[in-house]
Amino acid sequence: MNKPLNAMKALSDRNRLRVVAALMNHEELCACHIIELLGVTGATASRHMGLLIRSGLVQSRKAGRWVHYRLTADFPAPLFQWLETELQTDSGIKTDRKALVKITACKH
Amino acid sequence: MNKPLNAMKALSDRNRLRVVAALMNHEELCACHIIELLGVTGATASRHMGLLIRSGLVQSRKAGRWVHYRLTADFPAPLFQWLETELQTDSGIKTDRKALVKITACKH
DNA sequence: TTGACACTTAGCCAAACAACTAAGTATAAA
DNA sequence: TTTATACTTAGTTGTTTGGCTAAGTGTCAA
Repeated sequence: MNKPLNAMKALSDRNRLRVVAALMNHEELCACHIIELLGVTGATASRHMGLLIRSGLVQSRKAGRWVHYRLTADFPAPLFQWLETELQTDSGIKTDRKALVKITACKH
Repeated sequence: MNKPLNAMKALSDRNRLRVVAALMNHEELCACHIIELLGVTGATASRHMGLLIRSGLVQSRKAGRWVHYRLTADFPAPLFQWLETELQTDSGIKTDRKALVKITACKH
């Protein structure tokens, strides 16, 4: 039961859940966007993203000096659907979405 | 995002995931069944069940000296569906199911 | 009412974890 | 090639968590 267990562990942290919620709305985000969204150091963001990648929920793409993250193609659909309905009305997530508009405004 | 976060936290422990998997197949289980299935002390099982109840995924019913647990009526359907497909083929869960046949054989 | 039984709560300990700083790697610009 | 930038890895620290034992609560049987 390691696959579902690791997915649950990946989503059982508030900051990682925020990142996944953000990626459900943004296709792709750069590490620096995530750092700014969460308000943590680069090292902390990197560790969270590493864990999300090892869980199989997220993948990364390196482009020059930047790393871009997105949800994997086989992100479990039921899980996606459930998170979507649960997080749609969440005030914290709505705040994050507003913040992301500004954060992603300046592209690389 | 506390509701989904707490659900994820509840399911991010191997023993609690085993209990939920068992309850997906058994309608109702007594505390003593869970103690025997997990091979932990009553105190440990009680703490796990308390957490599952506070997460809203499980409810309990007291009958005399015994406490029976079941999934709540509003256990998120997408989550249920996903767990079902993921855990169906899992060897650990299959072992648990076999064990539960014997464990639940002697009723109260 | 006394004892046994089925949990629950409290308190303790060791392992896991999230955050940080500092040091390392890799890429691009000067 | 040197410097700056964008992460990643290693090492430290404080908090959370899962396990236990022991003590407490509530129910039933003798």
